[in-house]
Amino acid sequence: MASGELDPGDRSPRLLKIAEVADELGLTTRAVRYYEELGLLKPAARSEGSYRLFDDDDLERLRFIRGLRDDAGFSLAEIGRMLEDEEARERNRARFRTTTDLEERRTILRDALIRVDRQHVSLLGKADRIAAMISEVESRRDHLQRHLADLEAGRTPRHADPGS
Amino acid sequence: MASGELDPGDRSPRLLKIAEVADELGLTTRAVRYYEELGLLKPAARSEGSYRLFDDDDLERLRFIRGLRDDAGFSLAEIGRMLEDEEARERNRARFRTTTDLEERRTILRDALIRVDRQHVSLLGKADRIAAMISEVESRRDHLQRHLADLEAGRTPRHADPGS
DNA sequence: GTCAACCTTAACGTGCACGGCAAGGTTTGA
DNA sequence: TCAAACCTTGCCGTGCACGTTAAGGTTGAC
Repeated sequence: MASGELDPGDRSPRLLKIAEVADELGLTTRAVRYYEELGLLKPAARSEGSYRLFDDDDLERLRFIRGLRDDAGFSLAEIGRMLEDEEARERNRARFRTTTDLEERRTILRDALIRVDRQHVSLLGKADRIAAMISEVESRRDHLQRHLADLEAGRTPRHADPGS
Repeated sequence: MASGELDPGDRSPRLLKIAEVADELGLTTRAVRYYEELGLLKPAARSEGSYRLFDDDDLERLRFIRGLRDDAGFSLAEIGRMLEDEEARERNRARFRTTTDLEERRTILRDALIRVDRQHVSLLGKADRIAAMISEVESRRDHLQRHLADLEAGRTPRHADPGS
């Protein structure tokens, strides 16, 4: 292979510069640097001239951050705590692979489960409360639709009121 | 009935002062005033000495605001837009009650439906994205739990790894 | 009436999540 | 090799959502 630029078995050692990352994820370079400042992220590498270089895991992580921020509305501080849990999980993975002691493995797994459960509960709480608001809105919608159907059918509704 | 403090047929004409409202809803008085500043809310009345006085509708409205802010993570600007829709809906209710023209009633109802649908879609979008994050977390959880069950049963897992 | 506990407006302060420079170093294509 | 286009750190600025303080007016129990 001449210069190794398109090896099909290549484990995508493609590293992106900050603007490419930001562009890809719909963030700004400033935001990405800010997340690093806060310790939410550490780019895979730096170039010779200290340019930040990001790999696929970094992109994953940034997507996760963006999701928690935009979709779930968590603060960067909360996200930070979640990611610390993720990191503890990663460290556990490493320890897990290097031990053969069954009891230690059980401990590591139980620990990981607790951490994942925390994120789970956190998200379920959000989901529940949003679901409650949705059903509230839906009941208003249904109410309106019944009235409208009554009118369309030429019927006189039992009580005329588009709200409630 | 002596002093009318517990008339069962009473339409609760009880008006609350700002600290009572804040206390009831877990907000601060500053926040409530700020929401009024932004036009999200207008207290039902003012006392002789211009104390703000809130009625049950105001409390409802504040609960809605709090829900959209805390649970759904909307900005106060977005909430403002939603509440403008609510107000248009209220105006429509008034118009609806004073008209007998069926065509106008249909128009008002359809308008109200569109507004409610906008809130609906907005919330469903949030719910979807959160659901996606939840199932991501759940699959990690399940994975962990299978490994743990394997270990508890003394079996050797097919691949030892506490991560995703 | 009077006093503590509440309220008012007005104003400035604060934490978060970046935005937007400046002053310089790095990459890269022609 | 050299200029345009990128990147770096550093630092001050900004919008949002309030917190806090100041200076005073209002309420309600005594």
